[in-house]
Amino acid sequence: MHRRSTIRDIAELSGVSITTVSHVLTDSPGKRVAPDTRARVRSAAEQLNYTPNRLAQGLRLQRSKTIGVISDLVLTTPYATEMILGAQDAAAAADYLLVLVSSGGEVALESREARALMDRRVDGLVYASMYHRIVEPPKELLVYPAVLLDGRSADGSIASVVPDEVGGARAAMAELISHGHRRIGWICDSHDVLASHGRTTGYRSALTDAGIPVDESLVYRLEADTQNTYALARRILADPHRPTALFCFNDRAAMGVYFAAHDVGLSIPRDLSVVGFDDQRLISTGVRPELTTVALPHYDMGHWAITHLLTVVDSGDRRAAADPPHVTLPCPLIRRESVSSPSRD
Amino acid sequence: MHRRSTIRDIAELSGVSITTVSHVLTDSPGKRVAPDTRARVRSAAEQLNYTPNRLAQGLRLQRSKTIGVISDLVLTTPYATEMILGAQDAAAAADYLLVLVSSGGEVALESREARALMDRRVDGLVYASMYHRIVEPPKELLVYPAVLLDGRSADGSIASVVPDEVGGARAAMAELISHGHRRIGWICDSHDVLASHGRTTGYRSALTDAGIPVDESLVYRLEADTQNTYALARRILADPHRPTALFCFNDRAAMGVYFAAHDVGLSIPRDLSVVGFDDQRLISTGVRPELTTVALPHYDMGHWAITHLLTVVDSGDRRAAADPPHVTLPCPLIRRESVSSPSRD
DNA sequence: ATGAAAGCGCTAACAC
DNA sequence: GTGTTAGCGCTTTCAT
Repeated sequence: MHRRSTIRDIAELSGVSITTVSHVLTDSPGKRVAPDTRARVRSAAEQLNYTPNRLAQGLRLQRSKTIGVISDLVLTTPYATEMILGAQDAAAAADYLLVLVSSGGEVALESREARALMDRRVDGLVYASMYHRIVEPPKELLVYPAVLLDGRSADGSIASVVPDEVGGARAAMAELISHGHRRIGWICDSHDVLASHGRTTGYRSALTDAGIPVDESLVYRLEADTQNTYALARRILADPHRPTALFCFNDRAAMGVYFAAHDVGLSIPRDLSVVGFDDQRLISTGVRPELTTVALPHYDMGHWAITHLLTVVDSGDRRAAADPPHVTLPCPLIRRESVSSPSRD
Repeated sequence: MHRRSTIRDIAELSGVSITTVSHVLTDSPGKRVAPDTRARVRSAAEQLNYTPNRLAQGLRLQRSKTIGVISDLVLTTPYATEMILGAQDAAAAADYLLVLVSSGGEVALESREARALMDRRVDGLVYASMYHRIVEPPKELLVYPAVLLDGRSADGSIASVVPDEVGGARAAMAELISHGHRRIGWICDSHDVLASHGRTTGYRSALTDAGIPVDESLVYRLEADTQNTYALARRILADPHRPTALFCFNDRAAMGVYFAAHDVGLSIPRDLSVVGFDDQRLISTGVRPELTTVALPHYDMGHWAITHLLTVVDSGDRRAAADPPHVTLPCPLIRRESVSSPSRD
């Protein structure tokens, strides 16, 4: 690795002082420099293949132009990478670099990593959760410009952006209801997380709004993975008075329903409509017929997080704002092939 | 954000010079400092909640203690996050920080990002590919300590670590053959990538080693996703003289086989054994019966990449080594439930 | 319009 | 044992 060239090299080559070089390179607003000097410097920089040393800039400016992202398990979960992408795009647009670290879920490590990031003088911190829930971020976040991604703090003291679970569930239900379904089952995850509460609220309110009474025997709670749901669905579908549609907490659960329907000789969507949640492509476009589901706004959330963070960083005061915003982003319904009108009541 | 404390603060508080502070904090080997001064400094540091400014250290030491990771699409693909985890662990163990950036697959951006990383004076670069193939890394890598992850450069000029595709395929075939199968179909991806070549080689050699002639009518080539494979498998299974086992290029293809077998009334593994490749958990443990498959050593590859990189970085000369190693890591067979002895010949 | 010099926080000769 | 000092590469008053 060659010694990288510095402004001093440029200064020598173009016969000016480093001050002047700095002025032309940073386009200092107040500072005027003669057009031809400027040109000389520019070409010297070009010729030397100069790029500024961000470490030095950071030290001088007290601003590293990097944002740290801490995540519990988000990096290891397939459907959240879109968040990172959204964040990455927003960061790149502002000439910021995203530094991702993952604690692998070990809470003990999170503080350590927040520290590592702060030691590198990142300008802000994002704490990304692998799913929508109340998070307990490392306390370091409180004294730093920070935003919570796909999570909320208990006391609301940190800015956050989360998906509109209620709206997403309502959209799914509206789709089913508008196709004429009235007996719609809700297969919900039993964990005590914001996603299950929000989607359940959406399920109920959509029904109520449509004038359909909520039948509690139609809401099922379990750990919503493929296998559990398969077993549950076998039971549900064995009932002659079974629901005509099943709204599933996630796509994995929906896949379980697919398997069960198949085994029982029921055809989707002719005999049973199903809609999932998450739009986990591997499943949603992998199964036959393709799954109608509601997508999580991962990309948008990631983008919002960084965009917001940069506004507070750029505003100068490097601290959590007094009254941090809490944003909720829409979950769009993705229409595919697993919904049709009920063939019977 | 409070002003972070510096060694100068510590020096003042403990009544020594900053040099001494630096010495005790870095435990400079040659330097001896009186035990009680040492203690005073330590406690002052503690008290001030001091953590070193890595920017300043980096500037001074010409060593940032960070490794940059560039990836084509790896961050957006579910099964490669293990690579990152392995890399992260290795980095953390050596007090290095991993900086991940993703070009989203746009080649034009890769150089820009390599540059951004180099501007931050990362100590080394990893270029991670989303699947095993010949990669064309940004030329910046050539003048930097670098390693290719899950990819190889055409001319072998950069160190690399990849999975042992041949061995993995051989392990899968050995499993099938040892159960008594002799008519084993090979559903291979048609893309011209190292994975397809290596696995095909493994398929053939395992057969040959077992004294089973290779039947070319049993190797099928297509874009190996769930849907294509479903269609193919329907045709294969319709043949009365069909193979008794199907070895699939990946788990998605295997899932297609599952669907087809189901539709045709064939039970896995009683009527048909199947083994996949990739161990994509969502599928391999999601389907019924669980899928026997071969795993890619993502974690190990990530770990190796960083470990190797750090040895070259620490060796002092900050350049690609003259004769870079090319390592191949084993792909373990994961035995689950989709293989049994053939019920007929 | 340009340059000298200070200083961001740190480490490492080199004194004493 | 401990302190003085130079300097990593850069930006920015403040002179000229």
